[in-house]
Amino acid sequence: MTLAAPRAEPGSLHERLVAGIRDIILRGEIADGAKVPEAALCARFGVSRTPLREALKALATEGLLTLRPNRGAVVAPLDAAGLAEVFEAKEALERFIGLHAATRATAEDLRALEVLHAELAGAAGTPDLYSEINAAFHHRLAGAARNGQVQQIYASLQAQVRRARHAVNHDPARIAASLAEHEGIMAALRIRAPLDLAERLATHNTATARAILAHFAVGQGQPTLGRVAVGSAGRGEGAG
Amino acid sequence: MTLAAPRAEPGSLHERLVAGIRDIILRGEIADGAKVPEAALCARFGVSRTPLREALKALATEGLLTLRPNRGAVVAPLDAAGLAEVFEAKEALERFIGLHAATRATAEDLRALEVLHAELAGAAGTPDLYSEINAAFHHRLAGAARNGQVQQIYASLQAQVRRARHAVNHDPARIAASLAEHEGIMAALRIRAPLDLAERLATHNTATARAILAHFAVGQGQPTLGRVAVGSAGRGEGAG
DNA sequence: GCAGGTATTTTTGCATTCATTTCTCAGACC
DNA sequence: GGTCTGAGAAATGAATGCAAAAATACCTGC
Repeated sequence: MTLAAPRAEPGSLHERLVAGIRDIILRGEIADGAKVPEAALCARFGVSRTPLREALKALATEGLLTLRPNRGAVVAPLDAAGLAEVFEAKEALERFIGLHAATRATAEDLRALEVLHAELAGAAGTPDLYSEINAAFHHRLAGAARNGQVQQIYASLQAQVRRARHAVNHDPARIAASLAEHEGIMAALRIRAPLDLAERLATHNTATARAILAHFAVGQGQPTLGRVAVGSAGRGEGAG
Repeated sequence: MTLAAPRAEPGSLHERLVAGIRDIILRGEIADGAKVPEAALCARFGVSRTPLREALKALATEGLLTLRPNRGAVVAPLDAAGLAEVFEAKEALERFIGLHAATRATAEDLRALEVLHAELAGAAGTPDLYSEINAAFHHRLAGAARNGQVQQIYASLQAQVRRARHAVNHDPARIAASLAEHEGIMAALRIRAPLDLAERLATHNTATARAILAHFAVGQGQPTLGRVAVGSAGRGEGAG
């Protein structure tokens, strides 16, 4: 089934670099606001600076990085206000997705979503896994709306949220509530109720926003103040 | 020493290249689906291939270009189905913008929008100018919603639409109808009616979509002598 | 005359090199 | 003691060079 060239991962070098660095950022490996270590990444991926810098430009266009002319790239700092904007924008898309996924989802979509939904319930005890499956579920649901533009934009916003998630601790109570909301989402999807699905997705988004923003405000202190000093201030107070 | 910067245009070279090439694409200077002439652009902007290629990667991330590994970049071909997706996604944002611009627009916003609205009416006879002012109006309105994420995404979608616009002829009847819709939009904005503004923007978007897609289907009927599979997908018009 | 294959040219992708700018830090000066 | 200055070091940004892949031209054999 596979062609020769198993070791070389699929896609062009550019795509692999973009995906790889994006993953590093999304995993929180480089702190929010910290400078992107160009040389270290070159060594890590075994490439020269030329393709690496191309990937950095692409990620900056995606919004994950901020380019400071002559001063390198930093992981785009997200303050509470910016994150609130992301959630607000996401709500608009959630409603769209709900409206259209309800009518356009294929049987295959439904089957895959049921599987992910079941896996989600089983991952309630492992926040990182829960977060991952949750992201996969919503990505699949976005795809079921059959609009490539929306799916891509949605993925971009979702990435911002996942990035912020790493700065907060996972709240079991919130996970329980989230699961309950997902039950409602699946129920609306099963009977293909557009308005209901849209409303439930919007509500789910708002609830997630509240939870993350609440934790975020704590973890980040006063968002509007500490823009530059992000690197120094501790973020160790996570697990409570 | 605020020695005036030596007439080098503002922004970094990267930004200027991205903006410059984007403008070239949006103006339709490079045909839809045509290969991006790397060498020619290098000569035109007086730079080497390194920064130019970085700009190309950024524009590909924006969705304006498609990168074909080892085969160069082409202006991302937009077929009728893809364009319909853009309009669909845009509708979701239009509703958001209407909902929030109605309540968040500042007096300064309203003043600027009134000016643009007046200019628009005066440009009814010059399609290109009309298109330009129209874009500025909607961009400003998007900004009035006070959500940077939405404004950026909206601008990206708007760019796709403007690109398609170059492939169609401008219809005076459509411009008249568009102006009438804009009157309604301004009326809703003046009294700050969120639901009404959202609905009017959505309707305006749909009407524009119908007009452009109708012309697009004609203009692109036989796009470019047997290009890939653009013409085969039968789902041309009939949008909502 | 034409299909198929091969050599040449062009283009693409990446590495390397070079010029500038910024950062670091030691030392002079107030 | 603190601050400013400036030389050295490190980084960033862009140009050039080089290997590989594609596109084109050519050329042979039928």
